[in-house]
Amino acid sequence: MEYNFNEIEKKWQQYWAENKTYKAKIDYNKPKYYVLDMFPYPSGAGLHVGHPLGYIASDIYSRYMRLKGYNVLHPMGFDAYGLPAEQYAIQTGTHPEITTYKNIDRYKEQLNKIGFSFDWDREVRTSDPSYYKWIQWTFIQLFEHWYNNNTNRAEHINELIKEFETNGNKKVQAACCEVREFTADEWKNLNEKEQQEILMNYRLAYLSNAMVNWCPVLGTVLANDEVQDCFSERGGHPVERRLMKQWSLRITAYAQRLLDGLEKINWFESLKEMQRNWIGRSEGALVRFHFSPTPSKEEKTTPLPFREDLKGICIEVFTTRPDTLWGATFMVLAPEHELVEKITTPDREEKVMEYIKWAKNRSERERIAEINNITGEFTGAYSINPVNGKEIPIWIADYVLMGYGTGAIMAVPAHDSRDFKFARHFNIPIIQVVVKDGEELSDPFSWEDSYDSKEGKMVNSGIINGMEVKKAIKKTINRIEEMGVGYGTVNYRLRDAIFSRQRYWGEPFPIYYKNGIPYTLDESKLPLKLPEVDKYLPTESGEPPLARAKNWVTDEGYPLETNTMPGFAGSSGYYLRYMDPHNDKEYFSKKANNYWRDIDLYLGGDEHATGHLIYARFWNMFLYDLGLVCEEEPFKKLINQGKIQGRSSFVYRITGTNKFVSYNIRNNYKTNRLHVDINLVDNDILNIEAFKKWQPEFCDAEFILEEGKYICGWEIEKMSKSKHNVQNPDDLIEKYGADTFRLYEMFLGPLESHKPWDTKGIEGVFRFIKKFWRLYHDEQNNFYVSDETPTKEELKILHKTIKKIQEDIKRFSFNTVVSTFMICVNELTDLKCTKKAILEDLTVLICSYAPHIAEELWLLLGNNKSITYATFPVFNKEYIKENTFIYPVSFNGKMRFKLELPVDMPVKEIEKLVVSDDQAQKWIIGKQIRKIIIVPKKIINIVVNQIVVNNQFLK
RNA sequence: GCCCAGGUGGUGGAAUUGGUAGACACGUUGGACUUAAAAUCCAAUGGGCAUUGCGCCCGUGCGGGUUCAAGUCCCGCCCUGGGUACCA
Repeated sequence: MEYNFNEIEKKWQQYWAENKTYKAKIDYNKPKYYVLDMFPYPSGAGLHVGHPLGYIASDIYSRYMRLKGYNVLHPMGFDAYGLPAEQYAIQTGTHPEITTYKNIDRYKEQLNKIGFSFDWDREVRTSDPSYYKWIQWTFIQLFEHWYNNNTNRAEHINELIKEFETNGNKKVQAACCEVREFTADEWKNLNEKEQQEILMNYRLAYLSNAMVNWCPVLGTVLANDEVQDCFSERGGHPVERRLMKQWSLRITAYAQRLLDGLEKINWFESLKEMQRNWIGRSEGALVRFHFSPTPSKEEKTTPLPFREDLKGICIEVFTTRPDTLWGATFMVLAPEHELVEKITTPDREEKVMEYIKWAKNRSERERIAEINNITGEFTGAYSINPVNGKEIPIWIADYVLMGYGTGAIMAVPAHDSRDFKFARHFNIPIIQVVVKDGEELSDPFSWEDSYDSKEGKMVNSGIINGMEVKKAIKKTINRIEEMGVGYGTVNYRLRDAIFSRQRYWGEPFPIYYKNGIPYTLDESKLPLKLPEVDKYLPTESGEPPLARAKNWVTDEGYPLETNTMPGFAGSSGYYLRYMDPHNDKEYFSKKANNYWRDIDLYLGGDEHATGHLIYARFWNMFLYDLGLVCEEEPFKKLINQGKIQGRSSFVYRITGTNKFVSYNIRNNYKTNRLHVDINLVDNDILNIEAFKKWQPEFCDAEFILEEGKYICGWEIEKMSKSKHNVQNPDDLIEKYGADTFRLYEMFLGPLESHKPWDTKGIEGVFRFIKKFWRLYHDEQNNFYVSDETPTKEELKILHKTIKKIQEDIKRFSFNTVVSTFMICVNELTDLKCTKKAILEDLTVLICSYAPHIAEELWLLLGNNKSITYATFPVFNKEYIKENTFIYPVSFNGKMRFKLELPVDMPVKEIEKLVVSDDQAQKWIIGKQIRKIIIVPKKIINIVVNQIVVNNQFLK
């Protein structure tokens, strides 16, 4: 039979679906293995060749683990909420659900053609009420819990209320917003609203003011990447930064655990490093700077933190370098700092206000990135440096951000490069307080940059003079604690996650308002379904789209929340739902979670390194605190697959004409470069006739050819419609089959690296698969295998292959596995091997890569069950034993010839043999042997000196 | 700006722990088969010099360094990609 992939693939895809071959069930007799891909957002453009890269890799791994005897859970679902569908809805009026479901159908159809071993019975869609019910449920839990820093876990808010009723909040150590101290009696005397307001400061899901990009014309909040230079990307309307009431999740409560948890998981070190930097733990001190004139002694010694009456008379700063306090010569507040207005002197007001107006709307990224654009204004106010009593000026500048630390810094220009630039620019004194080891005190005005290192000794620093930096930091913290002007503390860069979106297409919050106080819906009311609206736009008064819904109130008539949840709500805990996707009583059962536990292998793009992967870990940790999940870390092993980039083709039109000039002679003309559809180009040669028909404007185009051909230029770019370089898998599968497609995607290169897509190479893989098929067939294309005993040589090839494949799969090097198959098939073909004993094992080896052809051959080999649950061949090292090793012999590190020697030959003997070898003489004569390095079964290197001495003598 | 990753022939890539740079493919060239094409098979293929005797020199983004030995380790730079908190 001819290799008919269309028929074979259709047949087996149907077989797998009908027999539910990949359905996963709890089976206590087998070890579990959970392989997951980050689920896709189903975009309107359908799947392109970049999407399946990770899915193919995870599918290969899943199939491999099944062969190794594991009970594999390998599900797939859809991240169904997203802006594109909403945008489309705004433009066309089509309900985003219709668009999304249509796209999902297309995705599934495309995915199924590739032959994935997904358990589709477990599919989840985030926009499905039966799924988002549990997101809403989790939100309620977050609302009803607070983080106890004493027990280091989330606890129910009722426990906190009890504590308030007995002791007030004096003993409470919580991850919370600023709360003033109160007693039990005070608490009891508060009314409902006041109590709720206090509790809001403790909840893990809480309402607070957050800075957002508000676009008044569009009446909505925009994402950072929808804003360009203070204008909306769509429409170019002005955007301002504005405080708005937003739901947030108190992820910062988990900062330390998120950091510590990284030690327990098997991720790339670089990825962990990114998360560490994102969490950004820094140890230091909080220091209070009072305003001039100096406050009374009493005020100074009042203990921190958070005394309302202290506010307005001191500025709190966080510093990682309290040792440099003596070198603090000015302070800088973020322009949006609430004290700025209070402290600015009348003569400065105009300039300061102008600056604030300008700085406020700049994006954070600009503010941090523009390191050489130094701006700021003096407020006219001074504060007192608490350690030496000196007056220092208070400035505002946009390089200080409100969102980090306290929104204010003490500036130490001698030892911080940003402060240094600022001081230079505005002529503020610079005092050196740290001297590098082995250097002398010098005049900072002669410096080119600050000295930021934590190495050295203190100078000009009162009581800490002469101390090493590390010791000085400790001493200073003690000192400021004694003085009551600060304390040692840890700060994190991580910020709480804003959880409100002013959009339609997202999960509604299970929240209603009574007298303006938010309350959660009763669990029995879940899911709170997304209501119908007449338009997907904000209301005229700027309220979110849900405000358009009729009767968007509870049964009692209380108004429901009109914000919806963000994209990461649905994607933070979806992997848990796959464990028990049809459970309508709970998020997932204890039984299912205890069995499947965590994800053994998680694959996805590295763009999720600090977004999804932090939120999901947080989500999981919270559920862990609630006792719902048994593993604190959800993703044991994680791999980032690279992106596939497009390879664009270009034609060169002579400017102002309809004449096109071939690539290598284009420089003789003045040309414009145009993207051309990659389907019209083969091996960089343009199909001129097809090009003329492509677009009407080219129908009478003329061409200047080289050697009778039109050669196109090319470039690697993002794959996108507008660049005409999108390749979808369907056409390729049609032409070469899914097995070839799967192998080719793996063959492209290492899974983790970004690589350009080029269909040229697929022919080679297709040739390979046909050659593989021919191994099992005679010259008339009839299936034929023999029962003869395999030769030593054949067994060696097979076992060499088994070994290499196992090693490579273990390190997720799928591309080299494909090469290994090619080498194996080439070698077996050369030997004209037809032995069933060899070919049957080879079928199993390849079945996780090319499952359709493997199933077909498996059947022809006489098996009556799917190859899915076959056993992976066992490697036997006896078959690949070698008696000799071919040593590369180098002289001074350069390989000159090869020498075959027995593997067990002692080093001494090799040494003797190699110097007396004929081939070696040429390199030895006239030189002196300095050293001979022999690494058994690796290399021989002979070091000779370069100087020619007496030939006679050397002989 | 900051954090992370990457840079090897004409192309995709291999070289797993510092030990033969370029496996395996694509492409190209030449050849076989064929009326022809497709398919298939064979050979050559990093650059340069030399050439029928082999051979020799250079070569992994750039500049230094460590080492018997560096694509791999260290220092400094250049370029590309991702993230930078509401794209997914």
